[in-house]
Amino acid sequence: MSLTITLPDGSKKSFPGPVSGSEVAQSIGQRLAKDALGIRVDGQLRDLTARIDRDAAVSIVTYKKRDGSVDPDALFLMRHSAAHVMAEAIQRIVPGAQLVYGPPLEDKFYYDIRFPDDRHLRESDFAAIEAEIAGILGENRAFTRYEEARDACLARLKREGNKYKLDNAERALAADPDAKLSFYATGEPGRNWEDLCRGPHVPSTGRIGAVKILSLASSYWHGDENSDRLTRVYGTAFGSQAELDAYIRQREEAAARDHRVIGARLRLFHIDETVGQGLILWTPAGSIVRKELQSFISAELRKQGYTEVFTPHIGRLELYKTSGHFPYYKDKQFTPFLEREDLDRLSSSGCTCAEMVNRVEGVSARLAAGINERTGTQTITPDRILPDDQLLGGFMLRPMNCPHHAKIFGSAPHSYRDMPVRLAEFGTVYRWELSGELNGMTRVRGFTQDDAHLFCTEDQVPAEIQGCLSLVKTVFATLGIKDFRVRVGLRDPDSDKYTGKRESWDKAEQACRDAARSLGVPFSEEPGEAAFYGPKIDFVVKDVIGREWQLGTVQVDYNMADRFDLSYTGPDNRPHRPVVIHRAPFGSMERFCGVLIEHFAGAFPTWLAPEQVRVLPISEKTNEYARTVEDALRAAGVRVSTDLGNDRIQGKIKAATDWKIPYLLIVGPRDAEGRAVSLRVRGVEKDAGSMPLDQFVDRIGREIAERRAELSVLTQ
RNA sequence: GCCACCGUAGCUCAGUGGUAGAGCACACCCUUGGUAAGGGUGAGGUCGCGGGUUCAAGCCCCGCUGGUGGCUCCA
Repeated sequence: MSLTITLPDGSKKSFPGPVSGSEVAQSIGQRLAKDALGIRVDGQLRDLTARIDRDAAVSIVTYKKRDGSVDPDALFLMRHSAAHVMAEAIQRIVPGAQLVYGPPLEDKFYYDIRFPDDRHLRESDFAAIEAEIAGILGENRAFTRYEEARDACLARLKREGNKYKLDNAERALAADPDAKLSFYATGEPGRNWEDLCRGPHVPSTGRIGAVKILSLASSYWHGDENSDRLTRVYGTAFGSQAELDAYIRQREEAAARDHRVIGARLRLFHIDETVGQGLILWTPAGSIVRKELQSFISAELRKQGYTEVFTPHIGRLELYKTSGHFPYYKDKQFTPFLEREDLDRLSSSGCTCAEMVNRVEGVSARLAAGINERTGTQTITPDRILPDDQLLGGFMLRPMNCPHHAKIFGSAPHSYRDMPVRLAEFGTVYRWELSGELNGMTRVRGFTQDDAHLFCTEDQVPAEIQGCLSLVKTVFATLGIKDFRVRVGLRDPDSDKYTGKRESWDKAEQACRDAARSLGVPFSEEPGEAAFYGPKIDFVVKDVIGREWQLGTVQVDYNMADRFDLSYTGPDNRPHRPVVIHRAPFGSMERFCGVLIEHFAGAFPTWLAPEQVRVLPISEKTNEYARTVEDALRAAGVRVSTDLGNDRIQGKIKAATDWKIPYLLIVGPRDAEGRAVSLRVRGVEKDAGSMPLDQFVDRIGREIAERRAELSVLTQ
């Protein structure tokens, strides 16, 4: 039976019967056959040796594509193969190390390994492992795939005593009972190292160009912290040592753009261990950036009809019991603080700690009944209900702003005519993040959300979601942020854990989709990712190291108004439940500014720059004129300073350049004479010519007022 | 929290058991120089904290603390 192979250029080749990928490559050309690393059969990546037994579209995977770029599939094959080689090397060095799972990633690979209790891996082992790897690559052993019948395979894995691999096989079979379990030998089956693996791989170890071990980490089996702890060994592989070196260099350069590095150098923020981990001290320079951003956002909010509120950073425990934040999310919160009198009374009566915790976390029968009745479900279970005289009060640092805002809404009557009510606050919240999760400004324990709660009628939900997204669009456009993605979290259609009516959800989900589409950036719909109380839209950006951070979110909430018994009067003169939309489109000022520092690499547009202009007198002879220039700019509201030091002008320029100041005004006798300034623009390594002082003041004023992204004084 | 690595001047870093160093930044002096570092002098340190080993510890050992990377993209 003959079969037809369609190649990427559309040409077809006929073969008398099943052929391997390498035979197809061979039939096209010697050179291609030599360079081939694998094949794609109808888009699916396979071994070069895989047999094709039906008509298919086939393309040969080589390291470099026609256009000279590296084929990601080739890197995938290479890294997956490198993971095997690394695992073999590690097992030689540490006998008894059990392999768990070793996939290729976007730019590296890892292998999760369970090491014997008495022999952990250290970075000092890397050199020996890399030497073993080099040896294996030099032997150029073929990756040899063979399949084994289900029962034989399971029996063999059991015999080998590696529960992790057995689990992998069982999971694969659970997903597809007809799946063929395959092994890959790095060389000859039975003689060389083997691993249960789905493949595919490069033809032989010699085809892996260069491998480097990057780092060690701890991980959990199946990502479950209650499960076995594993050691994760990260590495990467490239086609050549030069590319690997370039990758390492690029990682180092990215590290230099890290907001923590730039933030320290430009004195934008400070974290002090005595103040506490994950708590940001905004220094004067960073505070300017933040304040300017907040002013910008506030101005946009006013245009959209928001009203601003201020609320305190703490609230009574009862508030969070009502909202449901406590104790359900207690692991993510700072411990509540109790009143001194209560503590004294309890300690003198011999109260145990466990008992105290119970009394703090319990609720009164009255509160439980009220909430259960309003929400229509038993959200407060009987085991948490305690008699009033046993309950302990106290306060909590707030983990969210919504309870305070709900209370503001509830503090006055509302008519449908006044809806929606949009309460905005740059609200500071506190969350107990694991110490290992903390990261500069992007993961902290105290942060200020650009928060607002929109209390609206059900019909108003789509327009309000759209309003939130148009705000995001405006702000991102002004800042030139284009590289972000949007996640639309929808409900899992098979689950009934969600509150709110099905029709409401349908409408809100559609509104989220429509709004996301209107942004004109990629967005993904993710069923099952909605909160139990409503669908949501998240905005996600990448940092310089390639890590993703969620910035803002827009969430529809069908639950909160119930819990706080909020209502407005409808046209029928009866009370109605509002729908609440939580929205913090930029997430937190901390994370957002951290991302912005990296986005601009510290070179902020003029309106955001802590120091917008520095005046540099050529010598002391023009110090006085420099003061005149400084005064004129300051009077116009420009953030300006003057360098009166006794450096030469070259030195002053170097110093100012390090601070990434948008405009430098060099003033010497020539300028003083004609009330002019000699301009130097950030990023332009030369004298930008002279300009009348008044014109400069005028133009920079316009640039700042319009929040221009570009330094436009020369081009206006 | 868990695993690995790291913590020396404000910053970047050197210092393999024997009297704490460099560059930049800072202060002062000389220099008054037209577009990315003129020259000199000086000040600045509980070497993250606590314990131990040693005649002697920044260095070796233990504990703590803080930072960094990572903690599934299901064979």
